[in-house]
Amino acid sequence: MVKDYGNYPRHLVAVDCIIFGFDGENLKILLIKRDFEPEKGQWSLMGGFINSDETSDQAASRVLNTLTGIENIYLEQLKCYSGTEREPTARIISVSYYALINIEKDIQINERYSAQWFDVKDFPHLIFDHNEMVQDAVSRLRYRASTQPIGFELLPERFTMKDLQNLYEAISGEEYDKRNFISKINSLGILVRTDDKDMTSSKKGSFLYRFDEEKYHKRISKGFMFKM
Amino acid sequence: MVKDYGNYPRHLVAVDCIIFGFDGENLKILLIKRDFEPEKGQWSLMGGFINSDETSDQAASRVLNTLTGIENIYLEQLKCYSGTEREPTARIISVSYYALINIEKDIQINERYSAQWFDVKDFPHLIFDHNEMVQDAVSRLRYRASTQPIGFELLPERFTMKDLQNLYEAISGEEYDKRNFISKINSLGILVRTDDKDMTSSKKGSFLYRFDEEKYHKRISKGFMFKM
DNA sequence: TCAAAAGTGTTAGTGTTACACCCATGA
DNA sequence: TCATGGGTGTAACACTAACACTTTTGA
Repeated sequence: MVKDYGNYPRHLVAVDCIIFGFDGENLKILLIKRDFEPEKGQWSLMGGFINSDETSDQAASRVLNTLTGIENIYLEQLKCYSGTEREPTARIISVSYYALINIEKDIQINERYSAQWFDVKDFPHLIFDHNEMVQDAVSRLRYRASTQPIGFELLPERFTMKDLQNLYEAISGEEYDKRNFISKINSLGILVRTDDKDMTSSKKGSFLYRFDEEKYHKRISKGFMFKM
Repeated sequence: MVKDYGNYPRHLVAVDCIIFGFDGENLKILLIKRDFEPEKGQWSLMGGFINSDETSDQAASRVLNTLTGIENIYLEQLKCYSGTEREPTARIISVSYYALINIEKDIQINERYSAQWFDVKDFPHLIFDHNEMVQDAVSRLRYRASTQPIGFELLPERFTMKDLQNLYEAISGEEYDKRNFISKINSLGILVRTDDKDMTSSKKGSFLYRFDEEKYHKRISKGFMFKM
């Protein structure tokens, strides 16, 4: 006997994306203004339905590409939200993803969506359960950033120690001592200092660093564990 | 304009459950033997489809209750698996959950499913992507058990320090020093020693302990962080 | 009296936190 | 020359890891 799936209910399944960016000082999320009912004109996460021929990862990539034009965005699946009345007009199951993008990369934000960056500490009320999704995403980002070097996804290729510290402070919501932070980072042995300085922030200038992915993988393969 | 959802594809959405138990020595998972095609006769996780009027959490609870007769099982959602060809006969999206059950509670395992406990370190090949689900569940359990006192869900109400150590060793896959383990546990201040001893394991007998949930919550509210 | 598991402290080493001054530079 | 941010080291403390002997008791 082969099971007949014809009698089981079928569901609309969407993806919703929490898009994080970093402006050098604060952690940001990219929100869009909904241009259709229900909740037209309200702020919302960018989302879309999963097609028959794509995985949820692919749907999330596609949705992000539609909004930003970027390929190969860092993406992590978060959670499936399945409340039967989470949207008022239809039962929609949604899988959330968070994305990390480098705000300085010249992204072509599709104007169709009236997207805007907001501070994660101060953004408007969102439709449906999107506020909960953002909270969950921030929690996961905090955990992930403390166990894997994903913070660099949010920074330009070269950055100062101050940038990096600001980023980790923005993600964790805690403040660190400058000397302790730098020695912690240096002990990880995954950055290289370039010969150039960023002259915009001070008269003395501050050295620019790069994340050395090769070094990182070498250390990992030797049993090293990234921990911030 | 109200969005018309009629043109979007609808999907079969299932839940699959990784059911963990502990026999005092090893971490176990409960598997069932599939009694329908495809893959009839193969070992599999227990699963079921999400109905229109239930959330994925509710579906997972229902599925677990069908198999074990237990209500109020500890459940955590893991991940959505959405490969377009993860099942050969239909495109099915599946949300995985892991459950922790106390193996000693007299559970009435529904005979219809030919369920059997297997050691997590030695179990048969499973259908579809269920092996991957189990691996992901073990990783999550490891993380969760190191940050929240969920291990007690797997133990009877009263247990010895040796039981607890065996459990943490089975979950983490590492061995601990007895003295260090006990002093770590004691420093958490979340166990109480009862006046009774378990006499089955030795002539001297070993004291039975209980997890004191109230103490735990009191400590948490004072900023205490569980960490193993 | 012996075998088998329970119970118990100390020390060295490692990692974490707290803390303050000099340097280089452009204005 | 001064105001601004960059860069640097040390000491106390907390936590972790390593380690061995005595106790109890039924057989």
